[in-house]
Amino acid sequence: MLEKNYNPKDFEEKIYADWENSGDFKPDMHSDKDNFSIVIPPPNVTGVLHMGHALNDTLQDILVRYNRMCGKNVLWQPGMDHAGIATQMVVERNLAKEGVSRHDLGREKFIETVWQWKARSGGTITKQLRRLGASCDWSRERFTMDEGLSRAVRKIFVNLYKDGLIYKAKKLVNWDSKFMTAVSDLEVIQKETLGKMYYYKYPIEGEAGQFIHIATTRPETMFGDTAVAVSDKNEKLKHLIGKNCIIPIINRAIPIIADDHADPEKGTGAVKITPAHDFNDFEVGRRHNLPLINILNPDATLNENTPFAGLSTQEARVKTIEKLTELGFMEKIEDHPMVIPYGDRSGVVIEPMMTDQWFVDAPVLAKEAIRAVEQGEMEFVPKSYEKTYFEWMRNIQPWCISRQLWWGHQMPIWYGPDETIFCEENEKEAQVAADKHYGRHVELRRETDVLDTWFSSGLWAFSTLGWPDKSEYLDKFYPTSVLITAFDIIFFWVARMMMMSMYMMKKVPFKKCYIHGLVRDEKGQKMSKSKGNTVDPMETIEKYGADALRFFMAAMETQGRDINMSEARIAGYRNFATKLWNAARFCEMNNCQSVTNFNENQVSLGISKWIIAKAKQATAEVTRHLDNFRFSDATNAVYQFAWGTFCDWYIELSKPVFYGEDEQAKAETRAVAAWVLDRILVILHPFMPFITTELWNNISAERNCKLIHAPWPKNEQIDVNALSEIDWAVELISAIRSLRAEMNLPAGAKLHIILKSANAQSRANIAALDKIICTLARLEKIECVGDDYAMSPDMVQQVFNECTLLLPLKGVVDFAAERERLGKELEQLNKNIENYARKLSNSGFVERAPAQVVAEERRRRAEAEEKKAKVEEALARIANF
RNA sequence: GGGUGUGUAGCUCAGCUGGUUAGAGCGCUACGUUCACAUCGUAGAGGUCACAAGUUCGAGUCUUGUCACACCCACCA
Repeated sequence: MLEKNYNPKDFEEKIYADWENSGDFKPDMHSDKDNFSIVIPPPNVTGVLHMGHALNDTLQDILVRYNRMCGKNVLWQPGMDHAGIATQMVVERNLAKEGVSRHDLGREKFIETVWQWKARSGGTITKQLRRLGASCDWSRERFTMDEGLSRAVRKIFVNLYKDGLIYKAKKLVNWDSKFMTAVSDLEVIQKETLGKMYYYKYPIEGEAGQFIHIATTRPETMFGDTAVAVSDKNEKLKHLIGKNCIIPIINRAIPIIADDHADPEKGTGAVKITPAHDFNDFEVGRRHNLPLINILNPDATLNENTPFAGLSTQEARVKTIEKLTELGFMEKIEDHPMVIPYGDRSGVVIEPMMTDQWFVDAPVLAKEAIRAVEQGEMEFVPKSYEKTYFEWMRNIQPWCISRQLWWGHQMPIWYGPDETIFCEENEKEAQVAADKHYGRHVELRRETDVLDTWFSSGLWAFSTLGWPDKSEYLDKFYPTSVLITAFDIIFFWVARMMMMSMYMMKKVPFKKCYIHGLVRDEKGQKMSKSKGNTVDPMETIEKYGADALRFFMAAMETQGRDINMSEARIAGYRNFATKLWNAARFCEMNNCQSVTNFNENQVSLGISKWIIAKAKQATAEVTRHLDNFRFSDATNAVYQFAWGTFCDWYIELSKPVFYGEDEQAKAETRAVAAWVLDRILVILHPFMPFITTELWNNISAERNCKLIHAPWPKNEQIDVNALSEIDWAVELISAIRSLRAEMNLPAGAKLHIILKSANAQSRANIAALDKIICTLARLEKIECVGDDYAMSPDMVQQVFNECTLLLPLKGVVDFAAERERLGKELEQLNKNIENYARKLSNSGFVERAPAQVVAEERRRRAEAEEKKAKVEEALARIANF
């Protein structure tokens, strides 16, 4: 017996535990069925489930469950990312509470602490994913710092290095002064800020009273200036080119050079060049062989190359201005809107800094990654994201992969006594290589830098499947079928997976890449902790059940567009679950028991044939939409069928049968209702796995499999005729109800209806459904009489007076208008057809027009003719009255 | 500066390759609870599909332009 109320809390966790314990999520490694695989976008080990995950993982689970039911051999590979900076930050923060810094512990001890933290608090998210219903194969859970995955990282690193695709270089990089590490371009976010523009002047060397005027937003960097640039097209200033000017305060002479980087229209037309702390200036410096002067310490305080060593840039800026003013070089300060780079994790200003770093030659790796998409080996869904991908890939810069952190994959690089580099997969091999190189045993020093987190994430599609070892999982499931992710990490992750996979595996990591949007708050604002507008998916699940949240996510997902949270809508889908629960209770109360040998093609009642055809139709729709990643359309189809067709109509239509005397009809209806309910459970299961399973398990039925493995029906024959018979009755009943309301007839009034327009077929249909129609439309009696004759409006009125309706009433009253409308339409269609015919027969047109155009015209003509036939039929029906 | 997307009912949004009377959920109005379900039912009101021009027999859908909003990339000494 089902409980009276739908209460998801009673069974969701229990059902999940059963799936997991029974191994229902595991693929069958001995099967030769088609394979379907997805790798999860690994959440950070520090992460807790947010609505973005809820969306991302719901979509994956829907596809995984759907494909599993389609009979494919399915693997959903789960795991987590070690998230270098994020994790180090969390653990350091915890240590700070005890007044300990990571330096107090030392590297080894610190890393040990991180592992302890992971064992204790990491991976909350995997428990939360279970609450969501994610059917990943947890027995294969991986972590990017696992031994196997670390080996993959080292192997690919060595390969890239030996192919010359990883190199060390002294370059200007984005420096995060909080974590004291380099970061990649992607980890820098530009923020609009209102800053100041400072105008001051440098005296010209040897020409008293002559100055060159400078404008800058960062006066404190003047101590690192090694030139001032003006354009040689600048008539006013070009005479200064070749002279020297003096940096005030430190009185260092620097040349005035000609460079087009100085735009005569901007600022004063003269630009101070600080090659060590500005990307543009760096380029200028390279063109002119300027020296580089580093003025910053790793923590972004000024160093001894300046008079303000130890001060922060802000403090130094104030001091510099004071000093310049005091010396009389300051001219003016203006407000100036500008864009300042910040670290996405640290939130501090990113400083361009000259350091030794390691780079991946991304432009080379990008070539294959681009080609694979160009040639359709990997497809974006929706396709428009291809453009974003190409745009970025074609302009890709070398990827800075070294991080001066402790938590992460330490680079497999060893230095000999003379700094010769040995890149091998492990220390032993490096030692062998070094000893051979030097011809003696030498002491090696390992590179302390670790790799960018995204380096290991880039291998995720194959490293989780066992690479570099031989692995049957790799053979079976690589390339994976589809990657599902949000657009904001196309560059971070998708692009890097493509590059790494094409390089190492020579195959795409996934055949398709479905991009979804962001989950925003109810007002469309981006959710963020700082704004305090986040919604916790766990609370939502607690309140409405996981199924409601999942259904919401799927229903809102329309190919890449952002989703606004809507609690009302989630509540609505909870109500949908309740509705289904109650429908199942109705079936249970009427002893509708599904049997395994039920043959849906051998039913006799009109309503049976009708609902079966409708169910198959809905199934086909859901199938088509899921095959096309149209999640919203798929949910809509199953929702409309379950509620709008099954509950609203079929159950109502079945009641007169159940409460009647015809035992044979009752028996059939019981079987059919049970069959349809089962069908709903099947096609709803990918979206609402919990309630469907609970019902599947609890309604009395013969079962030969668990719902999670129930076969998904495909390519069924749909009896189209069965549809129209009952659709007609549905329309009739709706029309009568509508009229009752319009006429303000008392609810209790029993009506007597005479149908005058009925042809033989309608009459037969009505006779068959007589009792049902009367019950549903609250009629005393429904009668079909006579042949066609027109009903005049006063006759209609008379009918009302006698509380008897003539139907279709609207049709009778509006016949004239309707006939006119249809007449016009027919006229138009005739005109169209004539038009097409003329176009086609016109030899000039046929000669000139491309074959496609001709075909198109033919198609239009055929369509118009089809339409015309329908209109003529409608006209003929009207004429029957 | 370059690019992408959005603008449809009071609100949040569907509407795929042009084709009956533009849909859904929530909200609103009226009526209705013994007989699966008030987490409900029945009926209803509510839309110049941002604006303008164009293509077409036919445009919410295609083209061009205008306006508004959102996001991404690059840069601004």
